[in-house]
Amino acid sequence: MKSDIPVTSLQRLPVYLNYLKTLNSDGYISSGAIARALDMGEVLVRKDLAYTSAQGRTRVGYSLKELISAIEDYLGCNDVKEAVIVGAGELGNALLSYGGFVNYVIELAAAFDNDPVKIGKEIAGKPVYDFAEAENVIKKRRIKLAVLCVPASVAQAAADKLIGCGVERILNFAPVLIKAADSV
Amino acid sequence: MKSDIPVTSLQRLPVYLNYLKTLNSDGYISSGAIARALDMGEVLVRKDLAYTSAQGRTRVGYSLKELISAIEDYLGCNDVKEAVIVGAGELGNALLSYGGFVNYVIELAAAFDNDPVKIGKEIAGKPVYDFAEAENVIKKRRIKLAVLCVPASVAQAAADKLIGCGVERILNFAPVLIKAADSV
DNA sequence: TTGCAATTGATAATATTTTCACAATTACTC
DNA sequence: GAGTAATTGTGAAAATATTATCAATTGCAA
Repeated sequence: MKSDIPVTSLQRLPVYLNYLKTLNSDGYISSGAIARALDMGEVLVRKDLAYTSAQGRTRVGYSLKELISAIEDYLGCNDVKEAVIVGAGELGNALLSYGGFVNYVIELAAAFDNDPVKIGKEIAGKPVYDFAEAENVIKKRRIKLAVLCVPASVAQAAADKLIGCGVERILNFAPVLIKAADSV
Repeated sequence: MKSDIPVTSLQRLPVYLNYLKTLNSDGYISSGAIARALDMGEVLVRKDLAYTSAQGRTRVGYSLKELISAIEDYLGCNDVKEAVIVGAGELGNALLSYGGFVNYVIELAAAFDNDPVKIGKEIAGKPVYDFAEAENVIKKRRIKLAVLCVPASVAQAAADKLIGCGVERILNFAPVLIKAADSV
């Protein structure tokens, strides 16, 4: 069933989700209101939301709480709670300390690097492990999301290894294109 | 003329550009080779490239150098050399030091913040100015690209101000959606 | 309670984007 | 020099995605 949603709709769902969360309210919202806020067609919004299990009430709109849950369920976000950072350089470092992820209900569990100086230390309270141990940690904690902050030259290799460990989503901050199966 | 390129093509052009640059060679490349590397249809690649001024040679392909220039010209990248970072917190800080931008031929000129402790200092050799001075600096140096690394709560206001100063592109690292005119 | 206006959900029409098919060109091999 | 295979560029067809339209529902106000 997820296969016949337009990919463009799938790309828009996280946008709705993000917007709805900023509303921070308990009430109802109509497709028209979402459309105006995001500058889109209101029918398009309804179509997109219809792919999730969300149901609107005539003359009222969608329950904000239910809508958020429906989108999260559909996107499978609920499974993605813990993430790891790969590459504890400048950028990885900053992301570890950066508070921005809390908005996405993502918790950074650990970082990996292969610099012996960094391994074993903690950054922002999170342990830094040897990348060679990544498989153990990732499999044991069933981590599905990795944030890639490594140099371009090793990005593909790192991505391949992560996928091999069972990672399903990769947020790529390296300045190269990564090839992966469609499911990732 | 730029108006009747499919928006999806426009989104793909930077992908091609990035891939072509990783090749780091002087020769020729065919649309088929690009398509295979990026896992796309080869006709699609040709159609996309046709929107730029790039011309391929039958039985040879596109000159890598010319193709890169053509895409850059088309995207107007050549004008975007200098960028500023807005928000010198953890993330802005890291990006200032991060080497990844060199792949995009972007040079970070300065950072802005409104924390008096940071203003006047240098981070990674780049000056940190008061955000109130942003207009002066941006207009004087005709900066068109800004990287937004501020908390969600002030992101929209900062973006509005930047646009008012003449910034044409904003790379948004803040965890919210920013509204802006289509041209930005 | 009646009428009105807002809103969803669905179907049909339109627009956009991608793929197919193929002619034209040209490097390369024999 | 002739034949072959690779490659571009393009017009037509197919597939996708968006917008328009409208019936059905229902909260709200008089």
